[in-house]
Amino acid sequence: MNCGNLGEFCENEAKGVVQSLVLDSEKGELVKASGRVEKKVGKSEGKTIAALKSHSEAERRRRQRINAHLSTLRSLVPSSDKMDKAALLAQVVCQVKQLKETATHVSERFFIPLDSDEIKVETIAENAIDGTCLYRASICCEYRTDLLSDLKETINSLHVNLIKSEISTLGSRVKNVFVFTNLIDGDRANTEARQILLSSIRQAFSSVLDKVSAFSEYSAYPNKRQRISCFDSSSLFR
Amino acid sequence: MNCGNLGEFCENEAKGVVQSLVLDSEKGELVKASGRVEKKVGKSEGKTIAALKSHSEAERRRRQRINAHLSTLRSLVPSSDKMDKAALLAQVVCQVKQLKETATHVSERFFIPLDSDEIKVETIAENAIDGTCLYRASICCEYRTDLLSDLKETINSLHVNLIKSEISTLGSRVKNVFVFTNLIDGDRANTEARQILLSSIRQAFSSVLDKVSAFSEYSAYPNKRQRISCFDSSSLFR
DNA sequence: AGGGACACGTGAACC
DNA sequence: TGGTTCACGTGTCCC
Repeated sequence: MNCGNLGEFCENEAKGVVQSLVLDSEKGELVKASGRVEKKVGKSEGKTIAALKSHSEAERRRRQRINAHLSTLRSLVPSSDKMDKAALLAQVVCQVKQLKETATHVSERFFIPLDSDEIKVETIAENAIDGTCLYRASICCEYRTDLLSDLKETINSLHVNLIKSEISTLGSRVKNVFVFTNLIDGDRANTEARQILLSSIRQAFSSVLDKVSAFSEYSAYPNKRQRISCFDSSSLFR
Repeated sequence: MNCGNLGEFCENEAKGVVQSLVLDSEKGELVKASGRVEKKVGKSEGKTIAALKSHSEAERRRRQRINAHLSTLRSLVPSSDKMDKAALLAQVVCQVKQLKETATHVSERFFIPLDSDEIKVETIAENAIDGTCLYRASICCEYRTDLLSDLKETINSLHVNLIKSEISTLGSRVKNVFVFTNLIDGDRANTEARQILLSSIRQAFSSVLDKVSAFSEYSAYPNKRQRISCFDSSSLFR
């Protein structure tokens, strides 16, 4: 079935003069649109038709692309047959929120790496006597070869006193947690030294993270489904 | 800006006679559409305009609804600014798949209730000597008051030998697992008795589940976000 | 220019 | 019938 049309023309269309009626939404009446009546008279009719045709075909392809994604979403959302587009999208919004919330709950209660790359560095205790601090640094990312040795090297280069390190995996995701104290350094002001340490830890971990991303992000293997972060990158360092 | 138009009419539109050019996509040429030329002459022009207006307004509202959902999806998907609609939907598909997969991994590795209501009843061992069987039955659903006492009553009514029961919660979701054996009943054929027991357990648990749904499903409190099942209902009893 | 993306109004189909 | 949903071609803006 072909519902397409190129507008409704008069017999005198060939002269390039078109008079049209336009619906004025505010006033709700038909209005003669007399502006821009001369319709590019210099252009050949054939070219115009070709352009219009390719335009409508491109638009059809665009619609197909969007609708294809909508129908795979439909297959992902339970009992979404017979839903119209808006209702389907509403359910998808709901489902994504729900799944994210569950994922957050899970990761809070259990020690599980999630799908968001994440680096966290925090001070968890302070020794009032000698001024040393207890830190907790964690990195969550896709596993890759040499990840662990890179992390080990990173920790060593920071000159900290490693107290505990944990590792856990889920699928191809891995999460590492390090607990450590700073080495005592009476020369510098403690607060400043702490800030420097924290930021250098973040920076070092970020390098490790970037190396992971460099391996996976633009590898462009169509078979390897790209992992999507669950959270905004703005929350990476919160 | 008002881009709307009611087609492009000739001066003789008032007579109800319209000649139009139609793009034939297959042949790629303009064709005079001379069929259906008489345009409901009996209808007053005012009515037609009013209908057309309400039609276009309804369509605009529909578009707004869809686009509103798309933009909230955009806020849920990281770095989706500047993505066009198709790309955004592709990312949403990706994210939903990813989150579901993670949820499945998590629930497989840990004993965690998920967002899908689920009843599982299975035979996990069989005693070759006396013909008793070891069963494992689990129910996962939204928590409600009296859920536990209902489940207890259900188990009692089944006349089984309860060996172990576990409960775990995540958010407002709760999962109960019962391990039990059947009571020895030499009268009936064992295989038949087992089937009856399994199906009566499923039925009893289903009643409990239905009671949960009755409370939450159509409560229509707009503040209470409705939970969406992660899986097709077809997988409920797999 | 020329192609992509979007919003628009419209015809058709379904209740 | 009116109301609603969808696909379509088109105008317009932006690169």
